[in-house]
Amino acid sequence: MTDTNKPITIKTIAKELNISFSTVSKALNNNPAIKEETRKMVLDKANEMGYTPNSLAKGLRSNSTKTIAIIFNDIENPVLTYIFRTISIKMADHGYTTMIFDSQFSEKIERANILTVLSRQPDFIILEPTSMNPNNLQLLSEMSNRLILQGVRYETMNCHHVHVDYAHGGYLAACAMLSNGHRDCLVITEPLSFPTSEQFVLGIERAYSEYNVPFNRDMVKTTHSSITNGFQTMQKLWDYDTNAFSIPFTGVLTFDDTLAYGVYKAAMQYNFKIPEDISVIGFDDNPLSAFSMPPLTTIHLPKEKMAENYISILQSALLEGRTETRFFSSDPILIPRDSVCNLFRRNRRN
Amino acid sequence: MTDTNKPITIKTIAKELNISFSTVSKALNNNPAIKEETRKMVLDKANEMGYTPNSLAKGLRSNSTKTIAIIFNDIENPVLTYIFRTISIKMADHGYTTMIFDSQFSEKIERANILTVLSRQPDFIILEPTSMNPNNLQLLSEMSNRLILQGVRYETMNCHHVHVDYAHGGYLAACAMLSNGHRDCLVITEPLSFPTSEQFVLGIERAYSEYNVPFNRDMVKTTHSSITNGFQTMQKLWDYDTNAFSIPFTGVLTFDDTLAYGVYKAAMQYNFKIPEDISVIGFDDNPLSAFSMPPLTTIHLPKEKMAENYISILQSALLEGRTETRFFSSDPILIPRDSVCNLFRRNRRN
DNA sequence: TTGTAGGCGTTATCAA
DNA sequence: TTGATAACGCCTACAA
Repeated sequence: MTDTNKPITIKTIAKELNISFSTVSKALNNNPAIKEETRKMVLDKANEMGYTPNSLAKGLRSNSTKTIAIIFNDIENPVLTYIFRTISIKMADHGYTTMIFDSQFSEKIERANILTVLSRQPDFIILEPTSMNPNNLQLLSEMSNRLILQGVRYETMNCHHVHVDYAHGGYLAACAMLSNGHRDCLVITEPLSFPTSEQFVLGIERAYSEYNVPFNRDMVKTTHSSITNGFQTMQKLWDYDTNAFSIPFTGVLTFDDTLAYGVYKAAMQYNFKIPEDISVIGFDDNPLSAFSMPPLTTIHLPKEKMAENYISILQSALLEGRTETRFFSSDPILIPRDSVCNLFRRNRRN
Repeated sequence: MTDTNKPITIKTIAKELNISFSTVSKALNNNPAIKEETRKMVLDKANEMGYTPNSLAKGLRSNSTKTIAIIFNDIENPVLTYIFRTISIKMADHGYTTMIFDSQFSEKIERANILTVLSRQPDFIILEPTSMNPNNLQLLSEMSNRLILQGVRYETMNCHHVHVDYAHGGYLAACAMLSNGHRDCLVITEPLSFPTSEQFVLGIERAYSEYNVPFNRDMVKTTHSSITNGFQTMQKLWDYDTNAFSIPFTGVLTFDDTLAYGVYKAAMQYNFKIPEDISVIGFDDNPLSAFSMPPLTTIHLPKEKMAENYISILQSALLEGRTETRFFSSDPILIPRDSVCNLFRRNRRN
């Protein structure tokens, strides 16, 4: 009866019903100008034929794609997946689709991602910038009131912010080391061009200066997040002749828990003990970090609160049409577990 | 000079350059009919004006959106994020955008996801079905040659498959228990309507029958993946009067590592020891499972191979235009670590 | 080598 | 209450 293989559009339905396609469109959109009887007929037919509206045409015409685009730097980070999942589920209730992109800490990929995203005309963009370099950000200047920045504070850009105080996180982590008598700490983090990584180190330095302990920037090693990379960072420092690390340190501060497990792996390989020989503090609070051997002391990211902040911005802008931009900030907290050794107590015992 | 605020289209560029917009279009698409000089002029102008092509219009016109849609059931599962990330990065090189949706093991949400996805006209769909019920799947029958199913074997559907033998995984896990003398094992898994969960249990039953040990389906407890849910499943079985579990078992088989850590949590709470009192085997092989206390014996999902399978299908279909549907299957393997106790040895010692 | 016209599936405006 | 028509931004025959 109907054409096979051709996609079902409002025109197909109209032809089938011998009415005009504009009537079909109105019926489908619950336009009150349409007779109840006609609407029902159209709806039934649409159902029967398996009609799916074409979002592209809709978006092209109506200038709203009901899409939220997220650009993060490491989709495998469980905190980010949690946030993505929460936004995605919550906004789906209101007909929004969320798409996510991974810039892998690369400005070049970030640029490509922004261009892809822009070409898809999303209603809102969430971006975790790879750097403070405004080049890529400028691409988004036109839609600054439909933009949420994560992790950075961009005063010059009039857009929404969901900020987490990574400096405070680094500060807390360093304090936990220093208050336990650790002075020489290795720091394993993302390249410092990544804004939150820089904040992290800045926070560490603040703690050191408060404790009147000099901090040596050479102790900061940069790499990308993975167990392997964390391990390799340690490996490079290992001296196979002396069977010890080539530089002295008693603690390691990492930018996330994954890197911390790279240190754990090194401990297995090189037979040093955590925390007896080396103390470790992570960042993020991976749900599994409570079960590791030893349980990992880490900085907890308030992911629930962050997700709430996002939802709040998205709902007030998208659903209520409010236009003012908002700034949210939240603090990470220290979760003390068993990967930090108290050097004072240990030394007393010896 | 140019209008402010209005989006930049090929028409804007054409007007600016006093040429027709079709010339602009051709220049932008490297149509050889365009003079090199003109092309350069257009490209420069486009750049200068910050032109971004409108993917909606492109897709509407050309019937190809350069989009791959993925529908999984638990975006927070690291194996799935790994696969998503790999596909997303690899296909981005060829101009494809990957979007991911989470059905949360719900047929209803799955249906909504499929409809959303369909309305966005993706070039390919990857689906991990929530059930063997073909209702939702039928929505996709029109594009079966552009569909990849994960985790199920749908003989009647002529589409691509990336299959993992969960039954074999369950079998391996159960064998690891049985060969160590465990007969009474609890199973914590997703509802059995979820195809891979059913396969998992079927595999366990096969092992039991090979060992001539009766298997009691009452020992199968279903819930959704989370540490909390795994813990609560144990909690329900705990008898606070006797300070012991209300049913006897020496081992727990879980559908994923996250659930296994729910058992670990119960061990902390109720003061039993893993593996001395209760043995545990997980599934998935979370990267952190090597570092848990004790390291978790688990079934490793061949995620790298699965990702390769996906890439292979997508590339041959999308890039090379091949039309035959393909079936991939791979086997999980057992990763023995320290969460399983050998009962024979232990009993001998007593 | 460049320009004109038509159409992809919708929605919105206006006329019937 | 319904129908005809234009427009959203782009691509592609075909004409110039």
